[in-house]
Amino acid sequence: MSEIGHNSATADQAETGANERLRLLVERVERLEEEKQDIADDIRAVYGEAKAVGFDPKIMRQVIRLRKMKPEDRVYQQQVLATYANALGLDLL
Amino acid sequence: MSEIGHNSATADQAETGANERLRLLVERVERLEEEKQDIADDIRAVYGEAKAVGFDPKIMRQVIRLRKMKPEDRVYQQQVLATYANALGLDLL
Amino acid sequence: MSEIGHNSATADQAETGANERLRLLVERVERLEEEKQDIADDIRAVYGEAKAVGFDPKIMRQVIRLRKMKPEDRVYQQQVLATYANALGLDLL
Amino acid sequence: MSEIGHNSATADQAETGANERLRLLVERVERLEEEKQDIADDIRAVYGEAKAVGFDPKIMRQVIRLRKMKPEDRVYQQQVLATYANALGLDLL
DNA sequence: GAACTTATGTCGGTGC
DNA sequence: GCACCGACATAAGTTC
Repeated sequence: MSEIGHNSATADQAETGANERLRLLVERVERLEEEKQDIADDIRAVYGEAKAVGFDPKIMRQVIRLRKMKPEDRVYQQQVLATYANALGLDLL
Repeated sequence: MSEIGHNSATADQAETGANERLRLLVERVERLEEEKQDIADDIRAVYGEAKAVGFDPKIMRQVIRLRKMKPEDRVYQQQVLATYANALGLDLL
Repeated sequence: MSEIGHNSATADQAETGANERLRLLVERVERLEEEKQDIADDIRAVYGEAKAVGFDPKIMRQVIRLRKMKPEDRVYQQQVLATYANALGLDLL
Repeated sequence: MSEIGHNSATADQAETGANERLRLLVERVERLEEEKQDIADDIRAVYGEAKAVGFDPKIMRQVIRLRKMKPEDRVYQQQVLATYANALGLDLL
């Protein structure tokens, strides 16, 4: 028996199969997370550039978030927000 | 010796003192977190009420975030945001 | 007419009612969030104390999370974690 | 004058240059974020697969986090955690 | 110490 | 009806 006596040969095989499957899944995730991290680094670098030429990264993120929204949703949100702000005497713009 | 022979009596006492101190700190944190959770529940309940009478909780959160900002910061942000949006042909309002 | 001519009196009243309701809800949330923040500050202070007498706040948080779990869940998690770690040749303890 | 009379030609040009630069930066970020999102989707899919064959995604994440740590850090953390748990009468394993 | 990212919990929607 | 799924919100950790 390959592993010292605690299980049957078939149980060992099943366990090994499961272990192997888990290992493969974990390694796939890890590989993908590495790629993801590389891209995150690239993004950070672009914001670095932007900041270096005088743009405000934080506001850039806001604009990008707005651009990502569906126009209809954006309009709706802006309108309701304006309404609420108005109701509370908060001056936007 | 109170605990079976592995340490001197004084070492045991020091350890017990440290354990006790840790326990007290942990319990204080836990008590505070309970209170914090209760309040979080209350907040959630208020949003529930708001929703029930037709207000949009998500937008309410936005307004509250804006109200929390210092007016100067809010104005600055809104202005820069408007500038960037304009530069990108994104129509706000 | 109380507000310069853009709506009927009854519409103005309805609007005012809604505004008022919104304002009350928002203020309730804000008050609760203040309390919540105060407690968060207290918690931070306790961790500060703990750190000052040599405890590691990060690990304290881990212990507190474990203590919050139902014993059965904790045991289950630890067991499965041990199994997975083992399957991957990661030595715990 | 290209834009109706509010600025000098040179000012317009400078503005246009800045707008263009901003647009390019924003588009680079957006492209990268798309890629990042695609990868995030892939990761989610892998966890989906894992779950489908009986693995617990949450625990998988824990293992992956542990694998990412430097061995020395992992050992230190585990030891301190064990110490604190013990001090509080919390039984691990 | 501030901001971004990740992880976790919760909730509303949808499929079986 | 229950359970999965995506969205949202919060909390924690990490980084600059």
